[in-house]
Amino acid sequence: MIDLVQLRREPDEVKAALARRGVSSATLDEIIVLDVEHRRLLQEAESLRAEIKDLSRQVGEARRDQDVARADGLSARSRALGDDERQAREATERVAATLREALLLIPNLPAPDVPEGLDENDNVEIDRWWVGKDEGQPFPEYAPHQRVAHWDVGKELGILDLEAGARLAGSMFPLYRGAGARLLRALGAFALDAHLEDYEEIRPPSFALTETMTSTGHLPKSQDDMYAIPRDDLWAIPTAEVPLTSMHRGEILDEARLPIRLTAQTACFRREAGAAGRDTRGLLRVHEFDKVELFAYCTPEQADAAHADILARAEALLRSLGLTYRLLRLCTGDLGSSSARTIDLEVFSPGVDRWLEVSSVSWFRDYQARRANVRYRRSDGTTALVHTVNGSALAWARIWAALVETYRQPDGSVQLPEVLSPYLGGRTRLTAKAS
RNA sequence: GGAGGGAUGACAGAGCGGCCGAAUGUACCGGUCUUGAAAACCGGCGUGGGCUUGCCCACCGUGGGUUCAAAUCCCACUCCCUCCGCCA
Repeated sequence: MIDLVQLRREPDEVKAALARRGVSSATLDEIIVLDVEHRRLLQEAESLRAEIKDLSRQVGEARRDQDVARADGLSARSRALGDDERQAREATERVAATLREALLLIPNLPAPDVPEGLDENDNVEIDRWWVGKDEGQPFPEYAPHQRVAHWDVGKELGILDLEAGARLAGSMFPLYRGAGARLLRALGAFALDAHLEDYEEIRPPSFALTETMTSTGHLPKSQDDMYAIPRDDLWAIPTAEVPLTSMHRGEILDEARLPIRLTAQTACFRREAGAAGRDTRGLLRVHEFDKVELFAYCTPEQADAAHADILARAEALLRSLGLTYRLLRLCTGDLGSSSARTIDLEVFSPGVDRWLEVSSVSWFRDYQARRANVRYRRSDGTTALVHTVNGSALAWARIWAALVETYRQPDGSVQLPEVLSPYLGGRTRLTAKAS
């Protein structure tokens, strides 16, 4: 949620920032009108309330003085005011609810360094890395045996069974088997171990209440992209960002505790409602995937460093897995609604010959903290909203795809990088079962 | 799923329908004292909102209700604890 006080004080600046993301100034003017109206009604209701409280106090005094006539007179006046007060209060609440609904749909202000653009085609590539780059070698040439899509590799080696997944839950719900399933488990353990020193490991619930989903900005805006369990007012989480952002909901944190850095691996559920038919083969886009998330609650001053740390960790994992990747600065048109700044990491997957998004590292300023009401107490005793930052490190389905494609050998086997060896019981070579 | 108990400020814990935004203790902050610390003593010490910055309003798990007036009475719900049932 954007800062209403800021909108009140500097409407032109807020309008200019949000115009970059296509929010019309008329939309913001409506909010300003609602805000003025809300405060007018609030004052009206509150002064009536004050009057009733004062009269009631006098009734009490009159009763104590045994002055029945005076007490009856006062309480009759107060009773009459009660009807007006109720009406004023109800009107105030109606406007407040409308204001809140409107405010929940307003996206975050983009940071000044977010490039202008309409969609993902306007994202700006800021870096690219591959094995050997640091030693001066050119961008890798991928051999024909690496130019096989992971769904074919998976079938050949018996480690991915998309038909079985579809039988259970419909298409785009993958089923991994044997060494393929183990590889997934290895990746999660490998990443969590890498972060463990500085990030507390959390295992949150996989479902969240509507309120929890609203805190991050996933509701009400992206309803159609979420799996819902209406009977229990629950939603399947699309990312661990959802539970982690609400972990300290409503709390005032000690400044000394910040930054609070958390990591969690969870299943992530996405309906992908708007993406029907696009890039949906194999593991390119799936309804459920595992992801390790890095998250921090921090002060505004700490936010840049926290963001940079998460980005560096995601990069470090990709490098140690020996995967080619690039960094994209998301443009205004592709930026998530809650984010002020996002850097995406995309891995190059030679079999499908595409760059696949495997991480999104974002700074939310106080946008989510305002929705979740997470504050901290500064050394001067005042309170302020925290900043939240998060990023994936990493999303495993697409990493799985990139690994089996990148490391496919001429004989059809897959030789996984040595760093995974301890997590695979030493079995880094995936071969077709003799059947 | 059934029965009972509970939910009040950072924590503990009081609170006959009016003088309760709330006793008291602890913690915390400032001061006196002290070479320093502790102790003792004095003072301060919740959050949010509105505007005429001095005042007003809201908040005692949540939502309703009764009343001139609700932390206090009534109803529903949520969560926690204990016991029973079921269960990985």
